[in-house]
Amino acid sequence: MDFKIDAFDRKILRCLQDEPQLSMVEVAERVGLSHTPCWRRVRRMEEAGLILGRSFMLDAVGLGYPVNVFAQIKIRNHEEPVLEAFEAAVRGHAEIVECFSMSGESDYVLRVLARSIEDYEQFLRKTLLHLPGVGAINSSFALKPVKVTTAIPV
Amino acid sequence: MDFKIDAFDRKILRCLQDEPQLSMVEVAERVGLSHTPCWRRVRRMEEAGLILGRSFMLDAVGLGYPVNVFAQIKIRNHEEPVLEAFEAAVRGHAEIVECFSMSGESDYVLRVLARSIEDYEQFLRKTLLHLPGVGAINSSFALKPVKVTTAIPV
DNA sequence: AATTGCATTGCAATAAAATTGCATTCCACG
DNA sequence: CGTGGAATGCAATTTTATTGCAATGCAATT
Repeated sequence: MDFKIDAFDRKILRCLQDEPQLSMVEVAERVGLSHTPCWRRVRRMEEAGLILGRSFMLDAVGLGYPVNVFAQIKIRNHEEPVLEAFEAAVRGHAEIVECFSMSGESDYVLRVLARSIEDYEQFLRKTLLHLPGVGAINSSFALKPVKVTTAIPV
Repeated sequence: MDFKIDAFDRKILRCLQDEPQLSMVEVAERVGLSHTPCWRRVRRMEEAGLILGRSFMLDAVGLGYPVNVFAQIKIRNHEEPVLEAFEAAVRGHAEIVECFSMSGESDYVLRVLARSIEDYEQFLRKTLLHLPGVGAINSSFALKPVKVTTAIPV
């Protein structure tokens, strides 16, 4: 499952994260290998699960979702089936783009996309508050995204 | 800059978000076009900035960053140049994967990746607390990522 | 209802990129 | 030093992306 990653692999990952549109030949040039071993390393890392996959980054604002809200959720019913139902529901809602179970004050923190503040209010009242086990919700609005990356330090 | 997106475009975006590894021919099949117009629509959306770009999703845990921390930051000095310096510094640190300027209690919320809890403690003391303008920081640890997606509802 | 113009489509051709086979090279280990 | 297993790079093949161009569809106008 987990294997040792060497300097070449690391360079490749850095390269792919920095310039995801690069072809294998270009990646190979940058890391100092020919394209074949380079490509094979990528495939190995995909098979090993180190590379989860590719993805498209879309412009949330351009697509009509300019509002980012962090919702801190307190659960009132901590029974396992309820928590699982809650998490499944979260995964099922496209507006919820991130969810972490948390230590400390809140049980979960969600990042939610919305078309407008009013829209979020509706979503909060009609959906979030009715998710399984939900007690209280504390919403904070983002004024501006300063940094959002999927890149992991390698 | 912003143009109207039609049902085909929408289908294409959904397709690309759901199965980013698909070739244009396969996308075209799914949306009911031939590959050429399909490809051209993708390019148009890239040029228009609706598609920001592609990206690789790596396994943070496998790469040694199993710890997710949300750091809520209060700024003590709200002068514009200080805020800009703070934001620039944030962008410069690879461990900080997300940062939003916020309304409400905190001025900023950061999501930070760390190799361990101790590691985060070091990062907090040696780096975060010394970023320009930083007053107080309140850190909450994630116990588990329930959902993390880059997909935007379309 | 016919006509014109513009944008979009789809086919076919081309170019570029990914993928595979195979002989060679490089190391680690004896 | 040799030997074996893994990794490399070249060349060939397959797949995918990209472009040219003629045909189609559709809206506006007459």
